[in-house]
Amino acid sequence: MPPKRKAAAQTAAEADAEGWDSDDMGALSDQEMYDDLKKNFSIADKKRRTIQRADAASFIFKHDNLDQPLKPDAASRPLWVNDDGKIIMESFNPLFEEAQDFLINIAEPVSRVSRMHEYTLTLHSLFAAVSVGHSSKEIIDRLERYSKVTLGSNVVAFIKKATSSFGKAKIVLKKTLSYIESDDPAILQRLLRDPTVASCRADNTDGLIQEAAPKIGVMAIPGTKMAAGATQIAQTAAAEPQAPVDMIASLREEDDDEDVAKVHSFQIRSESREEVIKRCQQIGLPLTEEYDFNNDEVNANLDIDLKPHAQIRYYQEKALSKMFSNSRARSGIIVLPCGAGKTLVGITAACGVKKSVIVLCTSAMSVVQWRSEFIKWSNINPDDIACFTAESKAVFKGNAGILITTYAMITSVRNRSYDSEKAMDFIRSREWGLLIADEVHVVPAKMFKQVTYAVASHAKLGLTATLLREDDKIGDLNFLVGPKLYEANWQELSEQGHIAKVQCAEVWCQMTPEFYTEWLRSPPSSPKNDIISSLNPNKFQACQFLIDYHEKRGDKIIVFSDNVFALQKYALKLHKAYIYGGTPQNERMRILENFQHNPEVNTIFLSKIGDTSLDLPEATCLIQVSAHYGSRRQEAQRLGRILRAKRRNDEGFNAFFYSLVSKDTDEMAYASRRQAFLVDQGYAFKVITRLEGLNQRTDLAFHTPQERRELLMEICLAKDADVEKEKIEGDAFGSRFANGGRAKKGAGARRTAGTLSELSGGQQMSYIEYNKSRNSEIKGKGVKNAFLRKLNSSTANAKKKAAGGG
DNA sequence: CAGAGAGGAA
DNA sequence: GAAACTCCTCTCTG
Repeated sequence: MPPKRKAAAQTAAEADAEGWDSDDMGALSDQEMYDDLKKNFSIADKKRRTIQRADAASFIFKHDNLDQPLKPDAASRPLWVNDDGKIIMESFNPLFEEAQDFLINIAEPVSRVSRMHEYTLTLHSLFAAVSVGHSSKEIIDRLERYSKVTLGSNVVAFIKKATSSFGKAKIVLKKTLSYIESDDPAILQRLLRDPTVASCRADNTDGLIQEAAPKIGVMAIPGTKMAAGATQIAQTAAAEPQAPVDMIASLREEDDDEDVAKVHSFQIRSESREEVIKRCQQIGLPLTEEYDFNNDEVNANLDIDLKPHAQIRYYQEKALSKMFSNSRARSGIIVLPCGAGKTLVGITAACGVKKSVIVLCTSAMSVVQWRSEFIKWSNINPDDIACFTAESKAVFKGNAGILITTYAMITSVRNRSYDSEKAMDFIRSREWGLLIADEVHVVPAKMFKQVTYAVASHAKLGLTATLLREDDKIGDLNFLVGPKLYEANWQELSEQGHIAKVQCAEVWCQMTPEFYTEWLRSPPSSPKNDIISSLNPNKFQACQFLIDYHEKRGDKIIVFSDNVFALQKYALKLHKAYIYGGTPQNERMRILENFQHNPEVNTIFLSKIGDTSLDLPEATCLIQVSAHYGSRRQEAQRLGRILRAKRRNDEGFNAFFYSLVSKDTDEMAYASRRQAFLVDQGYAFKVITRLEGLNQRTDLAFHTPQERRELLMEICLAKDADVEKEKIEGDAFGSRFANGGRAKKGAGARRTAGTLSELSGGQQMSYIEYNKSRNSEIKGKGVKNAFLRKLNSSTANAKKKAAGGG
């Protein structure tokens, strides 16, 4: 305790010396303050996580302030503010809209189901609030106004503490190097006394660098009703002259002697950015990262503007106004559901900054898409867009331009080809105005973290539909990219017709006795078990039934199966096209094209390739037969596949999302975990235990016990063969495939399938037939099955039609 | 264009 | 709770 006290006293003394209100910092050291905050405010979070599993409701009643008396007019106020920072809001309250607009700025949405929304105040959310222009006082006053109960002292103290220290230091980029900058040298001295920060310092001088401070201007977001946007922002600025939008300016007023026009800085190593940002936040001096692009004379301007027809939707505007509020570009993350126009947000941001932009995507395919979207929505000269992928190593010729590439390209640790190395040098050697990170939720992966160090960018914009990971790395994004600036409310968007309305259902399928016996016999959550529950004949029939039903309604249907074995079984048995990782590129294209244009092809089967990496045409119905454990992201991503349906504005139009679940298996538990995110977004999952009319059908697959037994046998043969094959390979081909790794397994599986069909004999006709087509497909040559032939000819027809018509 | 090698997701 | 496992990407090489 004594050393701590000493430290605290020192800090307080320093604070006094530096002319701050020592009350602001309390009697606590930075570390203590942080610990204190964490203690009080992360409890709720932990509780929620642990308790939620046992009981859906009890966590709500822990740690609350139920003993607080309601204000007399509580009924007209929309929300409760809990002393731990949790906020519960009624969505039916007249003040809801107004309160929601405010809450989204200052708190994290946790759950937005139909009647009640839950938010929580966090350090990050409050930092973001301040950086967007809310003052500590305004936050407290407005919360008090909306709250049915008087704000607790904890919450008030938390808000004050979190917001008071904000905006005093910035992280900036000069000549591709990172600097910590402040108007007040004492702040920097204070940061440098922190061992972590000090260890990240790059320049060896003792003193600080001094420069003249830049001016602040006003900007409009392009694509919004330009003028209107500009005046609005100007008005906001005028209406709240002392709002911390001008934190820097107001600080300057405080020590308004001769230091007025000076900023001070020291340099840090680029690779330590994350660490420094994190540390500064921990010690209560969060760094703002803003790019004053209007006054950037060093980097060339890029000639880019939105085309006149590009109209920004209101929520896109809202999101962008967060990013650009004080005429600077602020780093952060924008969360929009798929189909809500993330790309356009990115492009608009690029048009706002008008400097060189680098776009990072997860796949080479979306690189191409980004490029074409840029050309579609903006007047950019196509020569100024360069794609850097395995295929094209172009860089732009001018001084400024847009470079679109993949994460893998930037982070590749292996030796590069000559061209690739040259392009990388180009990327590393220059300053980027804006870095757009598409699918930003992948960035926290160890490898991808590097991109934020390797690419020197003044501002970073992260885009994603699902800010979710099943590991605990999602918080790293706060330091790697920035805080979450905006998160759209899915339900709201679908009510307004920006994305489709979706009916979600979980279909419970009873296991057949044989399948269940076999399921029980194999070890829990083994691959074989997965397949058994995915290929449960009852599920298969339910799937077939639903496909029939929806094809008759004129829906376009996508069926997802994570398990490739099951996928192929389903698709071949039902004579549908399917795509998985091993499907060659041109075949993928052909199938997707047919799905899109050919009225005969209304259903396709996809492995998890369809989650992210395919540019799927519009579909209106989605059936999930097997999935990856409890991945909420996958569920959300899949749902997203039907949100962009063009028919969404038709009267009473609904898209459908079915999860087929085998009863009494692991799938049940996984399904409910998977749905958690969507439920929080306000989707209601209906449970269907019986499909009307299914039992009357005799034409469905696996109708007879004989067929079902055969299916089960195939599964067992295939799976047990897998196990066997591993052994055999270990012996006979051990040396040959010794270093083969994954490739070995793939090759092995194919070969074994071939042998098996011979082994299994004549009574397994269907099996042989399947295997042939499967192999031919995998090899991409040999005899095509009837369906593929048909598909080919229909492609030809479609092409003829297109040629004839156009 | 196949195969190798490396990485991610969960 | 960790670790295996599968599936799928990417890039570079021959």
